[in-house]
Amino acid sequence: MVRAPCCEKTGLKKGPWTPEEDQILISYIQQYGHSNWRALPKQAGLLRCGKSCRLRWINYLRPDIKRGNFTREEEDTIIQLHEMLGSRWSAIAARLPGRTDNEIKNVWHTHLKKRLLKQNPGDPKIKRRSIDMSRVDKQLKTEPDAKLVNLSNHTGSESSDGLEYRPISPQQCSSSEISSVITGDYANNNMSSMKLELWDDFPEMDENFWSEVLSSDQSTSASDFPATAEAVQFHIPFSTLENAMEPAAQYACNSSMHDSMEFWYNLFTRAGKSPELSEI
DNA sequence: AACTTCATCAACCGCCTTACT
DNA sequence: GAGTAAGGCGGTTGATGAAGT
Repeated sequence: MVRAPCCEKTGLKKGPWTPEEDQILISYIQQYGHSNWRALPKQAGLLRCGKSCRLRWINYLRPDIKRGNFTREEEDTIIQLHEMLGSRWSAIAARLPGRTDNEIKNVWHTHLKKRLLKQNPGDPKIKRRSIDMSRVDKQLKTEPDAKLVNLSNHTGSESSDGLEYRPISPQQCSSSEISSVITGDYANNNMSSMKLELWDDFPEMDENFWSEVLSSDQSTSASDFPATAEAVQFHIPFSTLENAMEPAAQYACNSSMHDSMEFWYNLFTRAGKSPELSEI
């Protein structure tokens, strides 16, 4: 079935908005709100489609928009959040009051990427920080009982995303090689759609959960996590875990071995689970 | 001064998700 | 549960102005 177009294109204006159009949109929304974007342009007397009106309001006309250059602090926050969340611009924007996802996306592509490359020339993680889950999925399907291991820190080998994942059997694991290990029964899960599972009673992993995990990670003292631990394994029974694995895995894989393990430790602790640590 | 290249950013496009019937 | 409409998101485009030749 062919999807209906989002709006009737014929006779509708495209391109930059005029001050007059802006004024009409602002006045209408101030008076009636924007409960129905599709109906709004017709009711307001604008020759635009609803999507265009929505975008104009969200990205430019909203009264709480912060205009002007990004501060160094804001830029650092974006870099941090991008490392943690990837290209989830709306999620990043939610943590930067007054900034829009579009604006942040533009700043990332025009300034921050260059800044990072200057600071870390040749850093493969800047080129691509997201894990290619489809590739991981393929690997795991060929050997469902295998463990997923990031070996790049130790072998020096790099794939397109700068990390190497390969399913290995438990016998192949040695403490000097492993930075993070995720175990589980992948056989019946579709990794590429990120439908994984933790315990049934695992708390909901919303934005607050992750910020708490990450902030507790930064402040974890040696007494919270064994500072001398060099090789531990967290057994994670997967059941339902949507979107959560990606930021966790990204963080873990971009960190040092100890930081990575500390992260998982904090994740478990924050979730009210006793981390199951075992020597490998 | 004329032309080209580069940088910026508003806006669009198409896909996905969610809500509703 | 299926179909549809609308909202939302991320990737991309293209107009514009600045900088370089």
